[in-house]
Amino acid sequence: MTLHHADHDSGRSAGAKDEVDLLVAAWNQERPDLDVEPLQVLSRVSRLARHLDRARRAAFAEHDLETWEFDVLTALRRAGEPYQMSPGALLRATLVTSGTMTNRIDRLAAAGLVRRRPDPEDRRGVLVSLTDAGRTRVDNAFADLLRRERELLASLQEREQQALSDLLRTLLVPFDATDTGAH
Amino acid sequence: MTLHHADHDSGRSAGAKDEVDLLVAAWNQERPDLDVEPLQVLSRVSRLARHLDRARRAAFAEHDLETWEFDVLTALRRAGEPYQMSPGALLRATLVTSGTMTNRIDRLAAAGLVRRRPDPEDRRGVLVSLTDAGRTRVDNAFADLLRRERELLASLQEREQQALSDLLRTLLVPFDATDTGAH
DNA sequence: GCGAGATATCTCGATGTCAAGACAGATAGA
DNA sequence: TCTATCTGTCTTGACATCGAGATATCTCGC
Repeated sequence: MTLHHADHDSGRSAGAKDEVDLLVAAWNQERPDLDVEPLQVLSRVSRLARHLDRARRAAFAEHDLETWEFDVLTALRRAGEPYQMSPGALLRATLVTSGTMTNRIDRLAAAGLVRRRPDPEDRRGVLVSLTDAGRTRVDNAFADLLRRERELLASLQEREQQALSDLLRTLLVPFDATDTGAH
Repeated sequence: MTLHHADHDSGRSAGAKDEVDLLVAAWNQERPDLDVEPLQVLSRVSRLARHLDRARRAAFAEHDLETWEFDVLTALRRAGEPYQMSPGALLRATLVTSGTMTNRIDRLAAAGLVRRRPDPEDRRGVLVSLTDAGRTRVDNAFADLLRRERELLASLQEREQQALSDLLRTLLVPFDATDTGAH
């Protein structure tokens, strides 16, 4: 595929190419009238997230956890003693719908990783808390996850990592600000 | 809300905080023994991807397209005349399994956006091609998507966008290199 | 107190995906 | 040519998710 060899060669195309470079080249070939530069950032974000999901799944598998289980358990773990949250708080933390959260809690409770009990202060409500088994499991899985994620980032120097997270934060802030998390 | 223009003089936390900052703070509280810096980058990637999915869904809805439909149609569109690919090539391009691709092609064909015909050169094979309706639809949706994505990136200067895409590419290259895309 | 509306959780049906395997056709070595 | 293996696509069953709606309870103004 002959490269479109676009204008801004100044900084780009220094090191290796990834699949998004090919994607952009293909679009420049087919739709030279469009400026597809946004894909350089946003397509990479999506693709990287996809790869991360797979990597995480592999990491969790060694601890007999699914990704969704890990998400719920870490939310509880982060809450601190007594590792207890309402289903509503959990669904806001994990960005899923209420039906999904009910289902997740059911299965986590069946697996003995969380406990469900009525909220003494609100009879509509329920409180979900981590069991000892759940806490141990999530702590081990989380330490393992961090180990692996550190490796994924090893190709970036510390200052590059910080630059990257700052840039990503800038993109993220508008979403976090408006997201009311209603489900 | 103070603008993004983060003067990270003394390090982090100069401008606005996002939810990942809160996440990291919570972990530092609960597990001060762990270095959770990898989350600064990777958690943001995942969360941003999630928000992007939603934004895209909204964009495509105006063109009566689902995200998965768009993914398949753009793969065909990028292939160039005669906008034709095998199911196998499509599933490698979109990172789904063969069962999923069969299902997708069925529905796209039912919607009149693609056509399926036997491959004259390999009687096991099938060729999927874009109909005129499919091509028009995807072209409109793609132009709209780019418009919206450009807005999402408006908070970054051009050189920042480039820095961001370069950093992301560095993380992505190892995945793209090893990913054989077999399904 | 009372009633309207908000809130918390659960139920249910539809859907898109994956994983495993079935199957026909292609390919290459003996 | 025969046979074993590989390849490309489709089928099937299980499953997590969503969205809409049901139910119970709380809250607040009157």
